[in-house]
Order: sequence, then C-alpha cells, then structure tokens
Amino acid sequence: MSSKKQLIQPRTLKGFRDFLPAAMIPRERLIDTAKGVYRSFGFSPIDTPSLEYTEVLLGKGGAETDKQMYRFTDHGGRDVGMRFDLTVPFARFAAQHIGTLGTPFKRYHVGPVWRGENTQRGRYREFIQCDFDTIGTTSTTSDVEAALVIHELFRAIGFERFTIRINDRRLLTGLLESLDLLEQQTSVLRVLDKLDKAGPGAVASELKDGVGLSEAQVSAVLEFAQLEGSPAALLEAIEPLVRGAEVGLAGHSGLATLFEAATAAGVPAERIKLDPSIARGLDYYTGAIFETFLDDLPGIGSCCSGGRYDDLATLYTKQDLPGVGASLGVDRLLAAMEELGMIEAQSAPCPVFMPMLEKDRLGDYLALARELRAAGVGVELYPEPRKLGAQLKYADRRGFALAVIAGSSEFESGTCQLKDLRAKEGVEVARGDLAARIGELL
RNA sequence: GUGGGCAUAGCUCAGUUGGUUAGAGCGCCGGAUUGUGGUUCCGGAGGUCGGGGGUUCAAGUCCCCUUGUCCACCCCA
Repeated sequence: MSSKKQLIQPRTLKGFRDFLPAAMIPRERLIDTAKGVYRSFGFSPIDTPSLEYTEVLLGKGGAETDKQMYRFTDHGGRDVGMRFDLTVPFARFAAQHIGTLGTPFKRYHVGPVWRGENTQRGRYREFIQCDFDTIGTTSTTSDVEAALVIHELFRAIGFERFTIRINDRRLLTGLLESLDLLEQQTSVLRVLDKLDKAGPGAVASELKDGVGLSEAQVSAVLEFAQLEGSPAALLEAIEPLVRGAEVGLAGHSGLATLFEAATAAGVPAERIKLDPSIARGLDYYTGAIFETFLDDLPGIGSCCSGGRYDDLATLYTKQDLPGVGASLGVDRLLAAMEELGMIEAQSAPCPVFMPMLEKDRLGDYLALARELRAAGVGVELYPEPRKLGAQLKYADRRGFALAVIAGSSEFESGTCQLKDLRAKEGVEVARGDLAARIGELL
C-alpha cells in the first residue's frame, strides 16, 4: 500500500483549549492566590466528580443551563451529565455528607465545568471555576463574609479598580409582590436586566407591550431599577417601595446589615455598590446576589458571581441546608488580565538555569543541582552539552532569572559562575555560598 | 441556538477589476564567534492560501457546504 500515512489533523473542540506553559504559569498562580484567600477565611478544600447522574444536575440552574449541559448515556445505560457549575454538585455533596461534616460548613472547590454554549471572548465551553461557599447557616454574617472574600480575592490577585455589585432577590420579589406581579417575575426581571443596554424607554415599552404591565406597574418597576446613590440613600428610597411585602423587608434589612458591616470592615465605598437592577444569576438564588466587574474592562462580564441559595439542598435532603457563596471565573479573569497587560510573558518554572558544558561531568552537574534544590532553589539542568551561547539563549527565552555555570575548572576549584541573566552580569562564587547568593539576587 | 465579520509562513499582516514559480517584517535554524546569549553581517529552512465541493481557459481572489475564531442577541464565569 501507499507509504504515505494519513495524518489526523491535530485540533481541539470548539470552546476547548490547550494551555502552554506561558498561560499555565499565571493560571496556577491565580488559583493558588484564590486558595490562599479562601483558606485565610476558614474555607476547606473538597472535590467532587465531574460527572453526575443527570437527575442530580437537571433543573437546578434553570432552563438555560439544562439546555447547555453536556449529557450522554454511559456504558451501563446511566443518564450522565457533566457538571455546569460547582454549586449544584456541592448541594448534592452537602446533602450526602453533612452528617459527618457538621454545620456550618465552609468549603472551596476548584475545577473545570462544561457548558455547551456559543463561545466568545472570556467565554468557553470548558472553564475553571473557583468557588467558595458556606452552608448550614442563614446568618447575614456569611453574606457579608462572601463580599469580603471577593474583595480580598481581587486585591490579592492585583486589582485595584473593580466593583462588587450587590442586590437581594427578596427585594425584587417584595417589589413585585406589592405590585401583584409575582406571576410574571421571571419575564419582568429578564426585561429589567436590559436596562443598561436598551435604556428606560425600550424597557418600558417592552414591559407594557411584551409582558403586559399597566402604566402604573411599569413606572413603579422602572423607578425602582433606576434608583442611584450610596447604599444608605438607596435603601432609604427603596424601603417605601417594598414595605407592603414581608420578603421585601427581609431583603432590605439583610442588605442594610451587609453594607454596614462591609463598610465597618474597611471595604472602600467605590468597590461595593448596591445595584437594584441586578437580577440575574441562576434560578436557585434566594437572597443576596453578587456580581463583580472590572472597572477597566466591564465588557468582559462578571468575573466573580454568587449569592445566597437557601433551598437548593432541599432537593436532595429533608435537612435544612441554606448556603451562600460565589464563584471566581478563572479563565474569564485571565482573559481580562491578559488584555490589561497584567500577565508577564515568561514560562520559567524555576529561577535557576544550569547549562551543561561537559558531557563526562554529568555526575558533577547533577550533584550541584541537587545541592541547590536541597537548599530550596529550583534548578533546571540542560540535557545536552551544546554551545554555551545557544544554551543561554534557551534560558533567556524561557525567562530564567539566573544561570549557574560550571565546567572542569570550576568543579576542580569548588566554585562556579553565578550569572544574572536579566542584568547580564556574572560573578564567581564559592560553591558553599551559592544558595545564599542566589537568595540575595531573587 | 439565531445573525454578522474574519481565516494567507511559528507570529503580525500585504496580495491590485479572478491571470505566469504567493510576499514583507519579526521569529526560528546555521555560520562569522571550538566556554558566556539579547547588537551587526552572511546564509538557510518553512505555506495542502483552515478543510471539502462548484463556476471558469485560469480561483488566495467568485459561489455553496463545513470547521475554527471574533462580535451582537440570549445567557453567563
């Protein structure tokens, strides 16, 4: 037969991506930062399977997420779904294990999720979420803490200009209840959500003609959504609008406590806003809602969203398991950081590069590298004795900070050359002082 | 899922009303420089013009399908 082999075109599925070291290093750093912040607030790590019985996942996030869920039948005929977020599996997890864990329980969870929707910038079919949640308490303390975690998280990642927009589902429900619009809640909120883009005129006419509200109802809803000002001023203006409904008042006092406490905790006013028009989020939210936008790149969407969901676990257990938490969109945030020039283009996994000059000195090189590693300094040894210039070029391209250069004369005299690749300067250093000198330069 | 724009070398892009062997810059490899790289000079490799089909004497250029990507809607991290 033909000697030409038919090659398979190397490619990835739409919305699925490969990650080269240059992308993976900042990605891991971001995740480590998030884990550190979560732990500092007392959240513990957990993990769950990426596949679940479809019945566990279906109908929990709303019709839209059901449509986007990857779903198939496995070899045993089981109806299987790939998780589209980490919150729904967590509710199942909590219902299953809360007996041994006890309440309240705080966890964080980092892992990929899948949604079969159309791709866009910062929007993929496989992406990492980095969640933290507290379950087993309805205390507003946990709501406030969620806002504080988001604030510290973005600070730790390196952002100064961002806004956490907060609302409460109960406020909206209260308003609609007092207007006798509870039935149309979903469609009213969907239209309302377009306020920013479409403007009040378009929203008004769609509420009237599309959803069928009366003039009075339209103006009441618009008046509510268009309120602006400090949280305190907003809450004062909102109170009379929701006074007629108990839920509304509960949401009102929850938000009042939240903003008061967040301010007392030192969150700057410009980073935390009450936004009555935020209504979105998955179907399971029942209380406070959070969305986080970057002031310098609002178009990319919310990079960290969440809220309170007091009924989610009731689908799996009779025990009351209210929860609150949020999800950091790692991939979306990285796309934003890339665009904002916050990511250094370098892919050196460790600080020190060691060129190999003489093949028959392999044992000496390995021993020297091992000494450095034992002292806590990461070292990469080049695998073959090429021309030194070429090896240094390799090191430079990877972004190594330092090179430790040694050949026969150095090995015999117990020294080596320590070269700062950034400054392009080298000094001769006694082998015993090497780790210390490296520490000074890093 | 719906609608629109893109798709040419590793990267960023040129490519005239369809018309001979498809170009540039950067990068890469080799040499000048047999143990010290980012400059300079010389030389070199690398392209099924995303894939498939069609129209034509002739297609990178026109048409259809398909895949990917970007944008808008929808929704969301």
